Parts: sequence; structure tokens; C-alpha cells
Amino acid sequence: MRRLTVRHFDLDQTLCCGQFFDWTSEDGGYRIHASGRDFHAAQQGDSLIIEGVDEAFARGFFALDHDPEAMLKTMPRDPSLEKAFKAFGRLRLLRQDPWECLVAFLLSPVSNQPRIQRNLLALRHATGLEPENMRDEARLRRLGVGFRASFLVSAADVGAGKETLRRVRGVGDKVSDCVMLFAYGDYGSFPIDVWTRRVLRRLYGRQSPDKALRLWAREHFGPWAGYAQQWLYAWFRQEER
DNA sequence: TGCCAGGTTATCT
DNA sequence: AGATAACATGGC
Repeated sequence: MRRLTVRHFDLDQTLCCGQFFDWTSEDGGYRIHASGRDFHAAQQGDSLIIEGVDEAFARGFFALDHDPEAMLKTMPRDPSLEKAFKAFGRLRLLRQDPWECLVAFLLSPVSNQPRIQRNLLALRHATGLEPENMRDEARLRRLGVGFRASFLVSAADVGAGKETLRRVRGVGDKVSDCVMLFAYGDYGSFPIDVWTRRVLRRLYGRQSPDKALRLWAREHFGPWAGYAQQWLYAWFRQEER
């Protein structure tokens, strides 16, 4: 067990904001499966208590080297972003494993956060997320993933390589942008989905095809646009509910 | 019951 | 290029 001192960090925001799904609540904290590890994390004020992984991994995974307040300062100021930051500015974009991240977001089309999470846990229990156990489409379908089963089979075939991502069935602009942002460290990436589309239309007066939106957002928010995306996504979603 | 859910693809014009 | 339906499943 290790206790790390953290600043401007919130574990709940970080895990519940929709970037990562392989966790369950346990003992006042979270049981987390990431990068092939199985560990526990809990927060008490400025302490992050980890059990089952070394400190170096935790610092990397939770991106404790990031400074959200410094990022905000690099962005054009506006009231929406300020509110979103106030509500969710203590989340960190986790450094995810590309394969695990790809699998998770292949489950996301026309789904929702609770279901993605449920599907992913079922998938891990059934296959260990090993590609060789993801080649039987009918078996995957029985886990409740629906039409996304064929996406997983394709992913098992092609893998999650940065250059070959787009060859995976089920990987379009949005899923690709998510993997680039959450696993490959492309922090300027701004994935466009139903929620960020609404944010850009209603809060920023932008209405154009997704391709143009993602470029505009990347340009507008700058090199840390991915963080702006996550703050806005989490905040706007909460507001709308 | 009927609609919608962190999209992508095939199939039109 | 831009619009539209289909894709499985579950929750409300």
C-alpha cells in the first residue's frame, strides 16, 4: 500500500467522466483493471492510496504530472469552459493501454456509459481481453454487446496499432480520436459525439459537419483541447440530466 | 409501446 | 459530398 500526495486531482471525477470503464466500486474506493494490472485506488483529501501497483505506474496512469490549471490558461476564456472546469477540472486524462482503450470504445457506439461498463466487464471476465479469445463472434454476442461483436473480432485481427487503427471495423473518426487521445497522448484531439456536438452548437454557436467541428475545436482550444473536451462533456452531460 | 443511447457502415442521390 | 437506414440490446 502506498500513499501519494496529489494536488488538483479528483479520483471520482477521473473515473466517472466517461474516459475509462474498467472499474468497480470497492471498499470506499475503486477496483481498477488497466494495462493488464489489477489494483485498488482510493482518495482521502490530498492522499491517493494505491494497492497492487507500484508508485511509478500510478503516477503515469493517473497522469499526476499533468497540471490542469496551467492547461486552462492556454485556452481562450469563456463562461462555459470556466463552469465546466469548476465542475470537473480536477479530473486527469488517464494514460490508457491502446488495446484496452480500443476495445472499450468499440463498445461505445449507440450505447451509454453504464452499458459500456457492463459490457466491458463481461467481456474481460469471458475473454481476459485476449485477442485470441475474441474471434468467435457468436460467443461475443452472447455477452450482450450486440452488433459490436463484429467490431471486436476485427480488432482482434488488426490490433490497436496507431497506424492501423482505422482499418479496424467500427473505428471511425470518433473512436479513433478517443484512442488517440486516451491512449496515444494526442492531447489536441477533440472527439465529436452527440454531447460534444451539442456543446459546440449550443455553447459555441458552431454547426457544421463533424469533420469540420473536430478541426475547429482542435484549433480553438489548442494543444490541450482533449482536456477541454472532457471537462465540457462531463459537465454538460450532468447539466442536461 | 416506442424512443434513445460517447457511431459506423452501406447505400442511396 | 451529403442524407438515411440498419445495426443488437437494454433502460425508461
